[in-house]
Amino acid sequence: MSIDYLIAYFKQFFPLNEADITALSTSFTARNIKRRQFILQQDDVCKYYSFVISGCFKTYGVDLKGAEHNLQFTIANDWVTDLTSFYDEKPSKLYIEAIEPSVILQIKKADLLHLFIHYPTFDRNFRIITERKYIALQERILSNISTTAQDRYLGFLSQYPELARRLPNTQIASYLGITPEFLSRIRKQIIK
Amino acid sequence: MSIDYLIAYFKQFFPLNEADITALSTSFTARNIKRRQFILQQDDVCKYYSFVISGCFKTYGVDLKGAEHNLQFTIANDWVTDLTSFYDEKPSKLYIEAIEPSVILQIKKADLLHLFIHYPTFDRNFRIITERKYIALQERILSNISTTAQDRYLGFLSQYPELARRLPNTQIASYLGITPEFLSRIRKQIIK
DNA sequence: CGAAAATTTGACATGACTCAACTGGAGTGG
DNA sequence: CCACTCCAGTTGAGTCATGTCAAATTTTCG
Repeated sequence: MSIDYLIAYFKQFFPLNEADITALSTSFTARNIKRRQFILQQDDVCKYYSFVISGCFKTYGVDLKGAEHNLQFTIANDWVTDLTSFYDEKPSKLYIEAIEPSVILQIKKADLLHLFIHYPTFDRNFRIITERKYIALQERILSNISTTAQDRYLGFLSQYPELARRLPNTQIASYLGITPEFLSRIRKQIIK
Repeated sequence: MSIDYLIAYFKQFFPLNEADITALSTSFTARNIKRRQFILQQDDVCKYYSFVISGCFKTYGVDLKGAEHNLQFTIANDWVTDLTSFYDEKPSKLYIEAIEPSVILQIKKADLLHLFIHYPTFDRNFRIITERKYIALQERILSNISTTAQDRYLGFLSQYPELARRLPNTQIASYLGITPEFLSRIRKQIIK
């Protein structure tokens, strides 16, 4: 059962008792997502906090010219949602789309709040999870404001070698904030 | 007493009972910081999670050429620390330096963990605080990878008008990831 | 007041984008 | 199995965004 992956995941951070595990199992719903399927589209309210069991998603915004800009990729054992839209129930500015056939576990806002209120371990778990993701974003910002596109690409390769293997370069270019053409030139440069 | 500011701050998110308030008061220490004084230097372990009562700080990294890159500014009613260094007790890669004479409240790791264990409301409060800061970073990344330097500057002006007034442009340029010279040209351009 | 830092400006160099054309797979349907 | 399309990737030429360095000027703060 895919819920077992989630239980194992939480146990990395803190032990769960029987009641916690039962609460988890009844709060999350498994869902299969096809390639190119959206779990969130712009202007919709983000109804779910999703945990990826397998597959891969991209979260992106679309600018005035219609160009996509990848905010993040999410693979197994990680979370994906639009926090603002999810908590404040406001229309999202983002898209979340499956890049590969995927399996996810989803929880609704009401159920998550219920977990937080009745099972305090989840306040702690999600605090820690968010802190770790916050740190990763800080590092990405530092890299964005302080290094060249080539260095950001090399950093991406060494930090996410698996993503680099699974994703088309076009998607990586969008994540790095450069054009696919320029990434192609960077790759040519690196080979030498 | 500066601790009252912190209590009022937490009450924005969730009510605090008497025990919570007592615990807060005994866990945090007030400290006056001079302009240009550091509360964290590279290679030191970050010993404190700090809440700013008044004044202003910059958090920055230094690259191989010795150039500073501002990761964030922190003013009254906000938190500043190096999370990785603080929790994992590893040497920091960052500096945190007062830009103005400042007053802060600091808590040590052991005391914060004590709060988390005995007063569950703080797990929740810090979860929510970190979630909000995470969202802000996401928006900054999207802006970094999808817009021009001029648009980022205009966005900074409208999002942080107070910071724009208090900070020298050099510091803002570093935050935006551009040179002071180029920011000067952008400003000239905007005036027209 | 005086030193140090911030800002501006000019000339030039380089990083990165745009557009258009071409190449080479990876499906898809016959 | 072939012909076809479609999309990712590459390449070239030209352009625009941004950086570098140096110098002059203004502002800030001790």
